[in-house]
Amino acid sequence: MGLRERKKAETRAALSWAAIRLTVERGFDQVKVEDIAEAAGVSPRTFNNYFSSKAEAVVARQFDRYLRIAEALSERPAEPLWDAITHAVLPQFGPDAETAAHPVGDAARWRAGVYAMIAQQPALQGEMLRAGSAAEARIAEAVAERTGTDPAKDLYPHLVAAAVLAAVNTALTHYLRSDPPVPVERLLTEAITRIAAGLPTP
Amino acid sequence: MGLRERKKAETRAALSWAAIRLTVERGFDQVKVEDIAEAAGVSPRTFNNYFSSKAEAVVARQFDRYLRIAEALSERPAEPLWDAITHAVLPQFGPDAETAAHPVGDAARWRAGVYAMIAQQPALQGEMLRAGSAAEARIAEAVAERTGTDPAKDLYPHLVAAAVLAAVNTALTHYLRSDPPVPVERLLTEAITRIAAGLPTP
DNA sequence: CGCAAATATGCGCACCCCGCAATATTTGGA
DNA sequence: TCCAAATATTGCGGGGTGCGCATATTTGCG
Repeated sequence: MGLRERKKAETRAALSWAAIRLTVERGFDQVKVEDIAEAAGVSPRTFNNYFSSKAEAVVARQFDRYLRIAEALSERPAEPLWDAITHAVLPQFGPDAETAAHPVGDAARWRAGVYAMIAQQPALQGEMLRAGSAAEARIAEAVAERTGTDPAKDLYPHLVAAAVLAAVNTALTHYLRSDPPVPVERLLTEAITRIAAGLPTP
Repeated sequence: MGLRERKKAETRAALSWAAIRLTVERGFDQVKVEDIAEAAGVSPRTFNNYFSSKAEAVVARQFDRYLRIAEALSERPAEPLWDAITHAVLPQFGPDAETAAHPVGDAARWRAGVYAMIAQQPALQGEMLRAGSAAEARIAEAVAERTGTDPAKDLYPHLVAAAVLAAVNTALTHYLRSDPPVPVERLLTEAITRIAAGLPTP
Protein backbone atom coordinates (compact mmCIF):
# COMPACT_ATOMS: atom_id res chain seq x y z
CA MET A 1 0.00 0.00 0.00
CA GLY A 2 1.56 3.27 -1.14
CA LEU A 3 1.88 6.46 0.82
CA ARG A 4 -1.12 7.84 -0.95
CA GLU A 5 -3.60 5.22 0.20
CA ARG A 6 -2.17 5.09 3.67
CA LYS A 7 -2.66 8.81 4.15
CA LYS A 8 -6.17 8.54 2.82
CA ALA A 9 -7.03 5.83 5.30
CA GLU A 10 -5.51 7.90 8.08
CA THR A 11 -7.50 10.97 7.16
CA ARG A 12 -10.68 8.97 6.96
CA ALA A 13 -10.05 7.43 10.36
CA ALA A 14 -9.16 10.79 11.86
CA LEU A 15 -12.33 12.39 10.53
CA SER A 16 -14.54 9.57 11.71
CA TRP A 17 -12.94 9.48 15.12
CA ALA A 18 -13.27 13.24 15.51
CA ALA A 19 -16.90 13.06 14.47
CA ILE A 20 -17.63 10.39 17.06
CA ARG A 21 -15.74 11.99 19.88
CA LEU A 22 -17.18 15.45 19.37
CA THR A 23 -20.69 14.10 18.98
CA VAL A 24 -20.48 12.08 22.18
CA GLU A 25 -19.09 15.11 23.98
CA ARG A 26 -21.45 17.81 22.75
CA GLY A 27 -24.32 16.19 20.89
CA PHE A 28 -24.75 15.72 17.19
CA ASP A 29 -26.06 19.09 16.14
CA GLN A 30 -23.81 21.03 18.43
CA VAL A 31 -20.99 19.84 16.19
CA LYS A 32 -20.38 21.58 12.90
CA VAL A 33 -18.65 20.01 9.96
CA GLU A 34 -16.12 22.77 10.37
CA ASP A 35 -15.30 21.50 13.87
CA ILE A 36 -14.73 17.95 12.70
CA ALA A 37 -12.53 19.06 9.84
CA GLU A 38 -10.48 21.24 12.13
CA ALA A 39 -10.04 18.43 14.67
CA ALA A 40 -8.78 16.19 11.89
CA GLY A 41 -6.57 18.87 10.40
CA VAL A 42 -8.18 19.22 7.00
CA SER A 43 -10.33 21.81 5.31
CA PRO A 44 -14.11 21.68 5.63
CA ARG A 45 -14.42 21.02 1.93
CA THR A 46 -12.21 17.96 2.23
CA PHE A 47 -14.56 16.48 4.80
CA ASN A 48 -17.16 16.04 2.10
CA ASN A 49 -14.68 14.32 -0.17
CA TYR A 50 -14.56 11.51 2.39
CA PHE A 51 -18.12 11.47 3.69
CA SER A 52 -21.27 12.65 2.04
CA SER A 53 -22.82 13.63 5.34
CA LYS A 54 -21.99 14.26 8.96
CA ALA A 55 -23.96 11.18 9.96
CA GLU A 56 -21.99 8.99 7.60
CA ALA A 57 -18.77 10.05 9.28
CA VAL A 58 -20.06 9.18 12.72
CA VAL A 59 -21.19 5.75 11.59
CA ALA A 60 -18.14 4.91 9.49
CA ARG A 61 -16.54 2.77 12.21
CA GLN A 62 -19.58 0.64 12.62
CA PHE A 63 -19.88 0.34 8.86
CA ASP A 64 -16.35 -0.95 8.56
CA ARG A 65 -17.08 -3.46 11.27
CA TYR A 66 -20.06 -4.79 9.36
CA LEU A 67 -17.91 -5.19 6.27
CA ARG A 68 -15.41 -7.17 8.29
CA ILE A 69 -18.16 -9.55 9.32
CA ALA A 70 -18.89 -10.33 5.68
CA GLU A 71 -15.19 -10.75 4.99
CA ALA A 72 -14.67 -13.03 7.97
CA LEU A 73 -17.64 -15.12 6.97
CA SER A 74 -16.19 -15.68 3.52
CA GLU A 75 -12.98 -16.90 5.03
CA ARG A 76 -14.40 -19.30 7.58
CA PRO A 77 -13.63 -22.96 6.92
CA ALA A 78 -16.31 -25.49 6.05
CA GLU A 79 -18.60 -25.74 9.08
CA PRO A 80 -22.28 -25.42 9.91
CA LEU A 81 -23.65 -22.05 8.74
CA TRP A 82 -24.57 -20.70 12.13
CA ASP A 83 -21.23 -21.68 13.64
CA ALA A 84 -19.52 -19.78 10.88
CA ILE A 85 -21.72 -16.76 11.49
CA THR A 86 -21.05 -16.76 15.21
CA HIS A 87 -17.32 -17.00 14.64
CA ALA A 88 -17.43 -14.24 12.04
CA VAL A 89 -19.38 -11.83 14.22
CA LEU A 90 -17.90 -12.16 17.69
CA PRO A 91 -14.29 -11.12 17.03
CA GLN A 92 -15.40 -7.82 15.47
CA PHE A 93 -16.73 -6.63 18.79
CA GLY A 94 -13.80 -7.49 20.96
CA PRO A 95 -10.99 -5.03 21.77
CA ASP A 96 -9.16 -3.96 18.62
CA ALA A 97 -6.18 -1.86 17.64
CA GLU A 98 -8.33 1.14 16.84
CA THR A 99 -9.94 1.17 20.26
CA ALA A 100 -6.54 0.85 21.90
CA ALA A 101 -5.34 3.89 19.97
CA HIS A 102 -8.08 6.07 21.43
CA PRO A 103 -8.40 5.20 25.10
CA VAL A 104 -11.54 6.46 26.76
CA GLY A 105 -11.28 7.82 30.25
CA ASP A 106 -14.55 6.81 31.80
CA ALA A 107 -15.95 3.69 30.14
CA ALA A 108 -19.42 3.95 31.68
CA ARG A 109 -19.76 7.58 30.75
CA TRP A 110 -18.64 6.80 27.23
CA ARG A 111 -21.16 3.99 26.85
CA ALA A 112 -23.95 6.26 28.04
CA GLY A 113 -22.81 8.98 25.66
CA VAL A 114 -22.80 6.61 22.71
CA TYR A 115 -26.24 5.38 23.61
CA ALA A 116 -27.63 8.89 23.92
CA MET A 117 -26.05 9.82 20.62
CA ILE A 118 -27.73 6.94 18.81
CA ALA A 119 -31.01 7.04 20.67
CA GLN A 120 -31.72 10.72 20.29
CA GLN A 121 -30.57 11.41 16.76
CA PRO A 122 -32.89 10.27 14.00
CA ALA A 123 -30.28 11.03 11.38
CA LEU A 124 -27.80 8.74 13.11
CA GLN A 125 -30.27 5.93 13.58
CA GLY A 126 -31.07 5.98 9.91
CA GLU A 127 -27.44 6.09 8.91
CA MET A 128 -26.55 3.28 11.27
CA LEU A 129 -29.24 1.05 9.86
CA ARG A 130 -28.25 2.02 6.36
CA ALA A 131 -24.70 0.93 7.07
CA GLY A 132 -26.05 -2.45 8.04
CA SER A 133 -28.16 -2.57 4.93
CA ALA A 134 -25.13 -1.86 2.76
CA ALA A 135 -23.25 -4.69 4.39
CA GLU A 136 -26.28 -6.92 3.95
CA ALA A 137 -25.48 -7.47 0.31
CA ARG A 138 -21.96 -8.64 1.12
CA ILE A 139 -23.09 -10.94 3.88
CA ALA A 140 -25.83 -12.35 1.67
CA GLU A 141 -23.18 -13.12 -0.92
CA ALA A 142 -21.06 -14.98 1.59
CA VAL A 143 -24.09 -16.92 2.79
CA ALA A 144 -25.07 -17.77 -0.76
CA GLU A 145 -21.66 -19.17 -1.52
CA ARG A 146 -21.74 -21.22 1.63
CA THR A 147 -25.20 -22.65 1.05
CA GLY A 148 -25.27 -22.98 -2.71
CA THR A 149 -28.04 -20.44 -3.17
CA ASP A 150 -28.31 -17.48 -5.53
CA PRO A 151 -28.69 -13.94 -4.16
CA ALA A 152 -30.33 -12.79 -7.38
CA LYS A 153 -33.07 -15.39 -7.27
CA ASP A 154 -33.42 -16.76 -3.76
CA LEU A 155 -34.87 -15.05 -0.74
CA TYR A 156 -32.79 -17.21 1.57
CA PRO A 157 -29.35 -15.57 1.64
CA HIS A 158 -30.81 -12.09 2.03
CA LEU A 159 -33.04 -13.34 4.77
CA VAL A 160 -30.13 -14.83 6.68
CA ALA A 161 -28.08 -11.67 6.25
CA ALA A 162 -30.94 -9.47 7.42
CA ALA A 163 -31.57 -11.73 10.39
CA VAL A 164 -27.92 -11.67 11.41
CA LEU A 165 -27.83 -7.90 11.27
CA ALA A 166 -31.06 -7.69 13.22
CA ALA A 167 -29.50 -9.90 15.86
CA VAL A 168 -26.36 -7.80 16.03
CA ASN A 169 -28.28 -4.53 16.20
CA THR A 170 -30.59 -5.80 18.88
CA ALA A 171 -27.74 -7.16 20.96
CA LEU A 172 -25.77 -3.92 20.68
CA THR A 173 -28.74 -1.76 21.60
CA HIS A 174 -29.41 -3.98 24.59
CA TYR A 175 -25.76 -3.76 25.54
CA LEU A 176 -25.69 0.02 25.44
CA ARG A 177 -28.81 0.17 27.57
CA SER A 178 -27.85 -2.51 30.09
CA ASP A 179 -27.08 -1.41 33.62
CA PRO A 180 -25.00 -2.94 35.03
CA PRO A 181 -23.34 -3.72 31.72
CA VAL A 182 -23.72 -7.22 30.33
CA PRO A 183 -20.79 -8.46 28.23
CA VAL A 184 -21.47 -7.84 24.53
CA GLU A 185 -20.16 -11.24 23.60
CA ARG A 186 -22.80 -12.93 25.70
CA LEU A 187 -25.61 -10.87 24.20
CA LEU A 188 -24.39 -11.44 20.66
CA THR A 189 -24.12 -15.17 21.22
CA GLU A 190 -27.55 -15.34 22.77
CA ALA A 191 -29.13 -13.35 19.94
CA ILE A 192 -27.57 -15.45 17.20
CA THR A 193 -28.36 -18.70 18.97
CA ARG A 194 -31.98 -17.72 19.42
CA ILE A 195 -32.36 -16.72 15.79
CA ALA A 196 -30.81 -19.98 14.66
CA ALA A 197 -33.28 -21.85 16.87
CA GLY A 198 -36.26 -20.14 15.24
CA LEU A 199 -37.01 -17.83 18.16
CA PRO A 200 -39.19 -20.26 20.14
CA THR A 201 -41.12 -18.71 23.00
CA PRO A 202 -38.83 -18.98 26.03
CA MET B 1 -62.86 12.72 16.02
CA GLY B 2 -63.41 16.44 15.57
CA LEU B 3 -63.00 18.48 12.44
CA ARG B 4 -59.62 19.62 13.66
CA GLU B 5 -58.00 16.21 13.83
CA ARG B 6 -59.64 15.06 10.66
CA LYS B 7 -58.20 17.95 8.71
CA LYS B 8 -54.81 17.31 10.25
CA ALA B 9 -54.87 13.69 9.14
CA GLU B 10 -55.98 14.76 5.69
CA THR B 11 -53.19 17.28 5.35
CA ARG B 12 -50.65 14.73 6.51
CA ALA B 13 -51.91 12.17 4.02
CA ALA B 14 -51.98 14.72 1.22
CA LEU B 15 -48.42 15.79 1.92
CA SER B 16 -47.14 12.25 2.11
CA TRP B 17 -48.94 11.20 -1.04
CA ALA B 18 -47.66 14.22 -2.94
CA ALA B 19 -44.13 13.50 -1.75
CA ILE B 20 -44.32 9.91 -2.95
CA ARG B 21 -45.92 10.68 -6.29
CA LEU B 22 -43.57 13.51 -7.17
CA THR B 23 -40.53 11.53 -6.09
CA VAL B 24 -41.48 8.51 -8.18
CA GLU B 25 -42.14 10.79 -11.14
CA ARG B 26 -39.08 13.01 -11.01
CA GLY B 27 -36.61 11.56 -8.54
CA PHE B 28 -36.06 12.53 -4.95
CA ASP B 29 -33.83 15.54 -5.33
CA GLN B 30 -35.63 16.92 -8.30
CA VAL B 31 -38.49 17.57 -5.91
CA LYS B 32 -38.38 20.61 -3.65
CA VAL B 33 -40.27 20.92 -0.40
CA GLU B 34 -42.00 23.84 -2.04
CA ASP B 35 -43.39 21.52 -4.74
CA ILE B 36 -44.79 19.08 -2.22
CA ALA B 37 -46.39 21.82 -0.19
CA GLU B 38 -47.95 23.34 -3.27
CA ALA B 39 -49.32 19.99 -4.43
CA ALA B 40 -50.90 19.52 -1.03
CA GLY B 41 -52.22 23.06 -0.87
CA VAL B 42 -50.32 24.31 2.15
CA SER B 43 -47.43 26.67 2.71
CA PRO B 44 -43.85 25.37 2.62
CA ARG B 45 -43.46 26.24 6.26
CA THR B 46 -46.40 24.08 7.18
CA PHE B 47 -44.74 21.09 5.56
CA ASN B 48 -42.16 21.09 8.32
CA ASN B 49 -44.86 21.21 10.95
CA TYR B 50 -45.90 17.75 9.79
CA PHE B 51 -42.60 16.20 8.77
CA SER B 52 -39.13 17.05 9.91
CA SER B 53 -37.63 16.12 6.59
CA LYS B 54 -38.53 15.39 3.00
CA ALA B 55 -37.54 11.76 3.46
CA GLU B 56 -39.84 11.38 6.43
CA ALA B 57 -42.78 12.50 4.32
CA VAL B 58 -42.02 9.98 1.62
CA VAL B 59 -41.77 7.14 4.11
CA ALA B 60 -44.79 8.11 6.21
CA ARG B 61 -47.12 5.60 4.54
CA GLN B 62 -44.78 2.73 5.20
CA PHE B 63 -44.32 3.92 8.75
CA ASP B 64 -48.06 3.88 9.38
CA ARG B 65 -48.20 0.40 7.97
CA TYR B 66 -45.58 -0.81 10.43
CA LEU B 67 -47.55 0.70 13.27
CA ARG B 68 -50.64 -1.14 12.12
CA ILE B 69 -48.70 -4.41 12.31
CA ALA B 70 -47.99 -3.79 15.99
CA GLU B 71 -51.62 -2.86 16.58
CA ALA B 72 -52.93 -5.91 14.75
CA LEU B 73 -50.58 -8.15 16.70
CA SER B 74 -51.92 -6.82 19.99
CA GLU B 75 -55.43 -7.61 18.91
CA ARG B 76 -54.90 -11.15 17.66
CA PRO B 77 -56.59 -13.85 19.72
CA ALA B 78 -54.64 -16.43 21.70
CA GLU B 79 -52.71 -18.52 19.18
CA PRO B 80 -49.12 -19.58 18.53
CA LEU B 81 -46.82 -16.55 18.28
CA TRP B 82 -45.79 -17.01 14.69
CA ASP B 83 -49.33 -17.58 13.53
CA ALA B 84 -50.30 -14.32 15.16
CA ILE B 85 -47.39 -12.55 13.50
CA THR B 86 -48.26 -13.88 10.07
CA HIS B 87 -51.88 -12.83 10.48
CA ALA B 88 -50.86 -9.40 11.71
CA VAL B 89 -48.47 -8.74 8.86
CA LEU B 90 -50.18 -10.03 5.75
CA PRO B 91 -53.32 -7.86 5.71
CA GLN B 92 -51.28 -4.67 5.84
CA PHE B 93 -49.86 -5.37 2.41
CA GLY B 94 -53.07 -6.19 0.63
CA PRO B 95 -55.16 -3.63 -1.25
CA ASP B 96 -56.43 -0.92 1.09
CA ALA B 97 -58.66 2.13 0.98
CA GLU B 98 -55.74 4.48 0.61
CA THR B 99 -54.42 2.68 -2.44
CA ALA B 100 -57.86 2.67 -3.98
CA ALA B 101 -58.08 6.44 -3.53
CA HIS B 102 -54.97 6.98 -5.62
CA PRO B 103 -55.16 4.61 -8.58
CA VAL B 104 -51.91 4.16 -10.44
CA GLY B 105 -52.05 3.97 -14.18
CA ASP B 106 -49.28 1.56 -15.04
CA ALA B 107 -48.65 -0.85 -12.16
CA ALA B 108 -45.35 -2.22 -13.49
CA ARG B 109 -44.00 1.25 -14.14
CA TRP B 110 -45.03 2.33 -10.67
CA ARG B 111 -43.33 -0.65 -9.03
CA ALA B 112 -40.14 0.08 -10.92
CA GLY B 113 -40.34 3.73 -9.93
CA VAL B 114 -40.77 2.88 -6.28
CA TYR B 115 -37.84 0.50 -6.41
CA ALA B 116 -35.60 3.06 -8.08
CA MET B 117 -36.64 5.64 -5.56
CA ILE B 118 -35.66 3.43 -2.63
CA ALA B 119 -32.61 1.85 -4.20
CA GLN B 120 -30.91 5.02 -5.32
CA GLN B 121 -31.61 7.36 -2.46
CA PRO B 122 -29.48 6.84 0.64
CA ALA B 123 -31.62 9.28 2.57
CA LEU B 124 -34.74 7.29 1.81
CA GLN B 125 -33.15 3.97 2.67
CA GLY B 126 -32.13 5.29 6.03
CA GLU B 127 -35.51 6.79 6.70
CA MET B 128 -37.30 3.63 5.66
CA LEU B 129 -35.24 1.53 8.02
CA ARG B 130 -35.70 4.06 10.74
CA ALA B 131 -39.45 3.82 10.37
CA GLY B 132 -39.14 0.11 10.98
CA SER B 133 -36.93 0.71 13.95
CA ALA B 134 -39.50 3.07 15.47
CA ALA B 135 -42.19 0.45 15.07
CA GLU B 136 -39.86 -2.14 16.58
CA ALA B 137 -40.56 -0.90 20.07
CA ARG B 138 -44.32 -1.29 19.62
CA ILE B 139 -44.02 -4.73 18.10
CA ALA B 140 -41.66 -5.79 20.85
CA GLU B 141 -44.24 -4.69 23.38
CA ALA B 142 -46.95 -6.75 21.74
CA VAL B 143 -44.65 -9.76 21.61
CA ALA B 144 -43.71 -9.31 25.25
CA GLU B 145 -47.33 -9.28 26.32
CA ARG B 146 -48.00 -12.38 24.29
CA THR B 147 -45.03 -14.35 25.61
CA GLY B 148 -44.83 -13.11 29.17
CA THR B 149 -41.45 -11.46 28.71
CA ASP B 150 -40.24 -7.98 29.66
CA PRO B 151 -38.99 -5.56 26.98
CA ALA B 152 -36.92 -3.70 29.55
CA LYS B 153 -35.00 -6.77 30.69
CA ASP B 154 -35.25 -9.48 28.07
CA LEU B 155 -33.57 -9.63 24.72
CA TYR B 156 -36.29 -11.90 23.36
CA PRO B 157 -39.15 -9.56 22.42
CA HIS B 158 -36.83 -7.08 20.72
CA LEU B 159 -35.19 -9.91 18.88
CA VAL B 160 -38.49 -11.20 17.57
CA ALA B 161 -39.58 -7.71 16.54
CA ALA B 162 -36.31 -7.06 14.74
CA ALA B 163 -36.49 -10.43 13.01
CA VAL B 164 -40.04 -9.79 11.83
CA LEU B 165 -39.10 -6.42 10.41
CA ALA B 166 -36.05 -7.93 8.76
CA ALA B 167 -38.31 -10.53 7.16
CA VAL B 168 -40.75 -7.89 5.96
CA ASN B 169 -38.04 -5.64 4.57
CA THR B 170 -36.33 -8.50 2.80
CA ALA B 171 -39.56 -9.74 1.29
CA LEU B 172 -40.55 -6.27 0.10
CA THR B 173 -37.18 -5.59 -1.45
CA HIS B 174 -37.32 -8.92 -3.22
CA TYR B 175 -40.82 -8.13 -4.38
CA LEU B 176 -39.87 -4.78 -5.86
CA ARG B 177 -36.96 -6.39 -7.67
CA SER B 178 -38.79 -9.47 -8.94
CA ASP B 179 -39.48 -9.73 -12.64
CA PRO B 180 -41.97 -11.08 -13.41
CA PRO B 181 -43.56 -9.95 -10.16
CA VAL B 182 -44.04 -12.54 -7.44
CA PRO B 183 -47.05 -11.93 -5.18
CA VAL B 184 -46.00 -10.06 -2.03
CA GLU B 185 -48.13 -12.30 0.13
CA ARG B 186 -46.20 -15.35 -0.93
CA LEU B 187 -42.84 -13.70 -0.25
CA LEU B 188 -43.94 -12.42 3.13
CA THR B 189 -45.26 -15.82 4.13
CA GLU B 190 -42.10 -17.54 2.99
CA ALA B 191 -39.89 -15.09 4.83
CA ILE B 192 -41.77 -15.35 8.10
CA THR B 193 -42.02 -19.12 7.87
CA ARG B 194 -38.31 -19.45 7.28
CA ILE B 195 -37.43 -17.19 10.20
CA ALA B 196 -39.76 -19.15 12.47
CA ALA B 197 -38.02 -22.34 11.38
CA GLY B 198 -34.59 -21.02 12.35
CA LEU B 199 -33.41 -20.43 8.78
CA PRO B 200 -32.09 -23.95 8.12
CA THR B 201 -30.01 -24.30 4.99
CA PRO B 202 -32.47 -25.14 2.18
C1' DC C 1 -71.22 35.23 20.43
C1' DG C 2 -66.57 35.68 21.97
C1' DC C 3 -62.47 33.78 24.06
C1' DA C 4 -58.61 30.51 24.73
C1' DA C 5 -56.07 27.02 22.45
C1' DA C 6 -54.37 25.03 18.54
C1' DT C 7 -52.80 25.51 13.91
C1' DA C 8 -51.05 27.84 9.58
C1' DT C 9 -48.17 31.21 7.66
C1' DG C 10 -44.30 34.54 6.65
C1' DC C 11 -39.69 35.80 7.46
C1' DG C 12 -35.03 35.11 8.37
C1' DC C 13 -30.91 32.51 9.41
C1' DA C 14 -27.39 29.05 10.13
C1' DC C 15 -25.84 25.17 8.21
C1' DC C 16 -25.25 21.42 4.99
C1' DC C 17 -23.84 19.39 0.73
C1' DC C 18 -21.99 19.65 -3.68
C1' DG C 19 -20.14 21.43 -8.45
C1' DC C 20 -16.40 23.70 -10.34
C1' DA C 21 -11.89 25.23 -11.05
C1' DA C 22 -7.38 26.20 -9.24
C1' DT C 23 -3.58 24.46 -6.60
C1' DA C 24 -0.65 21.08 -4.29
C1' DT C 25 1.10 16.47 -3.74
C1' DT C 26 2.34 11.66 -4.99
C1' DT C 27 3.50 8.29 -8.31
C1' DG C 28 5.77 5.94 -11.98
C1' DG C 29 8.51 6.12 -15.93
C1' DA C 30 12.12 8.41 -19.11
C1' DT D 1 17.02 12.58 -11.01
C1' DC D 2 13.37 15.03 -12.90
C1' DC D 3 9.10 15.59 -15.25
C1' DA D 4 4.42 14.59 -16.60
C1' DA D 5 0.25 12.21 -15.36
C1' DA D 6 -2.74 10.96 -11.85
C1' DT D 7 -4.80 12.04 -7.70
C1' DA D 8 -5.91 14.95 -3.48
C1' DT D 9 -6.82 19.22 -1.22
C1' DT D 10 -8.69 23.61 -1.03
C1' DG D 11 -11.53 27.99 -1.80
C1' DC D 12 -15.56 29.84 -3.55
C1' DG D 13 -20.26 30.08 -4.48
C1' DG D 14 -25.04 28.66 -4.50
C1' DG D 15 -29.28 26.07 -4.00
C1' DG D 16 -31.84 23.84 -0.40
C1' DT D 17 -33.23 22.45 4.05
C1' DG D 18 -34.95 22.64 8.63
C1' DC D 19 -36.27 25.40 12.29
C1' DG D 20 -37.06 29.38 15.73
C1' DC D 21 -39.95 33.18 16.29
C1' DA D 22 -43.65 36.38 15.72
C1' DT D 23 -48.16 36.88 13.65
C1' DA D 24 -52.56 35.73 11.56
C1' DT D 25 -56.17 32.46 11.23
C1' DT D 26 -59.16 28.72 12.53
C1' DT D 27 -61.49 25.58 15.91
C1' DG D 28 -63.97 24.04 20.02
C1' DC D 29 -66.30 25.40 24.01
C1' DG D 30 -68.72 28.01 27.66
